[in-house]
Amino acid sequence: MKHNSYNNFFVNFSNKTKFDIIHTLRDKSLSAGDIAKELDEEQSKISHNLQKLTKCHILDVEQQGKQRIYCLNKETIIPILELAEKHVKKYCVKRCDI
Amino acid sequence: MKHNSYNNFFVNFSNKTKFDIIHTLRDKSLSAGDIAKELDEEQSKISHNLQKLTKCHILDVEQQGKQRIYCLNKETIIPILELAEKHVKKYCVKRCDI
DNA sequence: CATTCATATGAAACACAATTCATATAATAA
DNA sequence: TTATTATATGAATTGTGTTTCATATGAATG
Repeated sequence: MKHNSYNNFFVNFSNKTKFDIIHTLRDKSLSAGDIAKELDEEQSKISHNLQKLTKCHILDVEQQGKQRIYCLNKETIIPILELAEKHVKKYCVKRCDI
Repeated sequence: MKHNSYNNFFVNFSNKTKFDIIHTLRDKSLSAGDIAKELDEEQSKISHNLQKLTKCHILDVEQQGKQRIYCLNKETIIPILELAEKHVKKYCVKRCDI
C-alpha cells in the first residue's frame, strides 16, 4: 500500500479540530455552519477541515437546499475510533503525549 | 477522553518514517540499529521516532545486551492497521492525499 | 436578476512536528 | 578502567499541516 494515502488517512485524526468534528458527528449529522456553531469555531476553519475529512471519506456530504449536511462514515470509522480509545485508555492513561 | 493523548496516538501513524517502522516490525522484532539499516535511515532519526512510538505503547522495548529490541504491540495496533487498510483500499484508491 | 444566506477557496501567516548534527549515555568487552 | 559498540538526547533547522483573512461561488428567495 502507498504510504501517502495511508498516512493521510491518519493525519485526519491527529489534530484537535478534526477530532472535535468527528466526535460531534458521532451521533448526528450536521450542516457545516452548525458544526462551526456547536464548536464555536470560525466558518472557514471548519470548512477547510471538512474538505480534508471528506476527501478521504471519513465524512460524507449531502447537499440540502443551500446547506451541506455532513455525516460520519460510521462503517469503518467508528470501529477504528473504538479500538484507538481502547488502546489509549489502557496504555496512555497519563501523559503519553509529551 | 482528552483529545491530546488521542491525537498524539494518531500522529504516530501519520508520517512515512513511523509508517515504515511500524510495518517493518509487523512480522519481526528488531534492534534500533537493525531498523535503521533495514530502512536505510539515519540512526538518530530512527531513534527519535522509536521514542515517540514507544511512549504511547505502539511499540514495546526490551534491553538485550547493549541492544534494544523493539517490537510492535500487536494486540491493539494490528487490528487498527487492518481497519485502516480496509478503509483506504475501499475509499482512497486514487488520490485522497491531495 | 439582485440580494441574502451558506459554504468553499487561495494565499499568507502561523504553529508544530520531523530531521539533522553534534554529543552524551549505557552496556559490554578487552 | 579504558575502548568500543549501540542507542539516546538536545537544540537548531527544516518541513509540513493548520489557521486566518479576504474573497469567491452556489443555492434559494423576493
